[in-house]
Amino acid sequence: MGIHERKQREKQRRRRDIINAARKIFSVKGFNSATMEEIATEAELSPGTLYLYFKNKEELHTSLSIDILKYLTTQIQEVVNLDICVEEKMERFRDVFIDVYGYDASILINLFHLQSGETLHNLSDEMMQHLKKNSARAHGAIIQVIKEGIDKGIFIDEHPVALADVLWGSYAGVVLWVDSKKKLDDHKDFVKSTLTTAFKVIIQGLKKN
Amino acid sequence: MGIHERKQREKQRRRRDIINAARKIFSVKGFNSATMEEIATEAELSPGTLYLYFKNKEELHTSLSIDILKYLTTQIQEVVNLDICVEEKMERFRDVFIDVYGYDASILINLFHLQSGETLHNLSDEMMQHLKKNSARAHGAIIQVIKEGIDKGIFIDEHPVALADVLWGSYAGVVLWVDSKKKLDDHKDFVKSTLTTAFKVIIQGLKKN
Amino acid sequence: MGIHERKQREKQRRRRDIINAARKIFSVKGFNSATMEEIATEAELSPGTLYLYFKNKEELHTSLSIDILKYLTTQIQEVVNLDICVEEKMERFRDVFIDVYGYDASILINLFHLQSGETLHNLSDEMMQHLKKNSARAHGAIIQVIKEGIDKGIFIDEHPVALADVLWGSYAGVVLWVDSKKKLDDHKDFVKSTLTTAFKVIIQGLKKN
Amino acid sequence: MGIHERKQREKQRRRRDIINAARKIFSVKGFNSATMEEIATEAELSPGTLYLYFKNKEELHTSLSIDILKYLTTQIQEVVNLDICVEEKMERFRDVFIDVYGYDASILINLFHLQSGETLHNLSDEMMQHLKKNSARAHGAIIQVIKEGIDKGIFIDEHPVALADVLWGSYAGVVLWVDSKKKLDDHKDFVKSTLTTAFKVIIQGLKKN
DNA sequence: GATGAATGAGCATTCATTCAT
DNA sequence: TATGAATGAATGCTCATTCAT
Repeated sequence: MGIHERKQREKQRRRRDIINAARKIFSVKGFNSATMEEIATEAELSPGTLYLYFKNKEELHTSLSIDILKYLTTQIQEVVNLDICVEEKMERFRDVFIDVYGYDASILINLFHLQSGETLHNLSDEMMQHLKKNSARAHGAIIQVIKEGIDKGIFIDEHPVALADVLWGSYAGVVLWVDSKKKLDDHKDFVKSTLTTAFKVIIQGLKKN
Repeated sequence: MGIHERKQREKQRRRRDIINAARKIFSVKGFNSATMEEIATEAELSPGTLYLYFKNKEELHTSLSIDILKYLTTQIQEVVNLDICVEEKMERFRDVFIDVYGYDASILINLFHLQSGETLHNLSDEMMQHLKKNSARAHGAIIQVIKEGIDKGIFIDEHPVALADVLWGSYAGVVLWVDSKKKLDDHKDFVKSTLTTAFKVIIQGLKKN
Repeated sequence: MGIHERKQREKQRRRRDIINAARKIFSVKGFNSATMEEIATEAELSPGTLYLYFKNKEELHTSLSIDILKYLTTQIQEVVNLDICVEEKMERFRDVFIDVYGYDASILINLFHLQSGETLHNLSDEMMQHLKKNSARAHGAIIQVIKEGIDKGIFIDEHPVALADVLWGSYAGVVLWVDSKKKLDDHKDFVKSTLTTAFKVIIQGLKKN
Repeated sequence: MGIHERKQREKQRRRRDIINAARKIFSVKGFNSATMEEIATEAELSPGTLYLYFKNKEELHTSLSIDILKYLTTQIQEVVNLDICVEEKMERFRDVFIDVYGYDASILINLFHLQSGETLHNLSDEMMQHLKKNSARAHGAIIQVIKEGIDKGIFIDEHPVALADVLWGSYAGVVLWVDSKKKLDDHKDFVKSTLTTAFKVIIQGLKKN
């Protein structure tokens, strides 16, 4: 292993440390209450170092969401490429969505807030492109399956983009809503079961008859 | 009209001025970027005056959401009390939701962010109670209709609360998602049509077979 | 009683109400934490009315101290005019001082802070003169007795003004110090006994031999 | 000198800069009128930097007093440990007190106001402990000498704590009172002579006969 | 005279970001 | 590269005071 390679690896490790620390702090405190110093302390680094890896606080925050969005997108695309019927693909989507929620609920919620939230002012164009590109990819994959369902006469005759919006929006909304109820009522484990119900409803609702 | 009455009316007008100014500023800038001074300027008042009508920034922001939540709740309850069948009630819900979205999209979105967002620290107990009470009322009314549907053998046999969560979450999520897409893509008028599609899917999905 | 007279009396009553309310609020909260609105509420008046009777917050506060200073001065002067020996006069001073502390400790302490404290910026010249005049009067009376003691060969040969400063300063300091200890240690009744001890020491210390 | 050592020294210097600036500003303006920005400007630092060294305005203010209280306490304790008679110790106390007044009158006055003034709300427990501990130490040393005097039959038979209160209170009171007179009358140098007189009186007053 | 709604200057404190070492 | 001390702009909120009624 060359010295250059080792440095690259080291750099990646640092970046990962920061991301993990940020995930932890943002999850507990939310974007505004979290401070860069806390994150630095958690990562056992100095505040200045964070800025060697991320342009600013907003970009650090967003990069968490982009990571999970990439993961989600990959999973969805894998489902699309499987040689199974549309209905099974939809059920796989459900599993993927539930799996991702289980993987890191707080960052997923970040993502949804990000997609629907206050304008991002300090985000670099590069970051913005990443976000949009991955978002479009995931959405595109979903649209593809829905189109397939429509073409095969399984799904109702609506604009596939609109149906994909319904699917994605419902997913995001149910996650946001049920997750916040979870906090209030202190029931710990009904998010997944409600998500399952949600997909049961949605999938059935998409079908003809 | 007595002098007292006139003063009350004047006070209400002021309050309304502030709320309108706040609505405008919060819509454009979001909660964090908006400043009390901006809102005061917009309302043609001094910053201090805002605090005669609202305890703090957070409470001013929340009161916008509470207003629309109350309106939404009232509309939903009216539907529940109508002497029509469950399926028609569900369709009326759709109309109410779409109507409320049309009435004031930005505040409705505030509300959803509020319900799913970072903890509210500076909210008075009174405000918190208002929020919870109205939220519970709207949700309760929806649950009631869903129960009715289950009892009559029209809807699938799932826990009615879970189904109501699905309905509410999907509505909120589709609004958030589609509204944000609207901004990005600059398509202006497909929110309503996507909401219509969403309800079509959901309502059909709730039904047995 | 003429109408003018009645008005004057009414005015005095108002003034008294405000002073009593201010005394109460300042005692509990201290100068800075007390607000004019609180005082107005306590006096069952509106904030604006306070300004008809007192130029500003500082002047209201000071007028409390001046009142007690006037009372103290009167008492001291009465002692001076009594036809008793110097030593008895000193003991009467002690009684007066203890009496005034008992009468309204918090305002007396205000007075001492006022005399030794931060510069008074908003005080009208008139108020300043009142304060200085009464202060000088009380001090003058004490000096007079001390001079008498020196002349009669009872007290030590020091500058009478310096001795009066010692007496006054010690009184004020012991009150401030012991009163604050009272709060901390929650002993309720040893201020008077410590004051008695203080005067015993001072009076003996003033004597020759 | 190691790099760490140099940094520590640098840090101490900064702290000292801030304290000096604060001393100056607080002396001129008093606690409430002084602003953190003024102090920062005086120290040729930015406002934020002050908060790296002191938790808040109140703690900065108090730390001035604590410094001088520590110094005073040390001096007093040294006197106590000397191998001299009680009467000489009392005279040494006098010298210490006069010395400390000469060292930094304005901060000494801060200290007395602090000990007798409005409750301190923003003070950290640590700071409060420092204050109380040093206060108790100084007072304890004084009590010890007074006890010794009583035991040896030199001082009057009163509770030693009460006598110490008289001594301390008189000292503080005379300083406050004479110092404020100095300002008013613009006599510059009679504080020390009055303090000397005060101690002469007090010491003689403490003695039997 | 009395009111009390409105004012708006004023300030402590925070924290993302920088840069000399 | 990494540091972390220093920065300083930014802002919510208070409250003494005013003045139209």
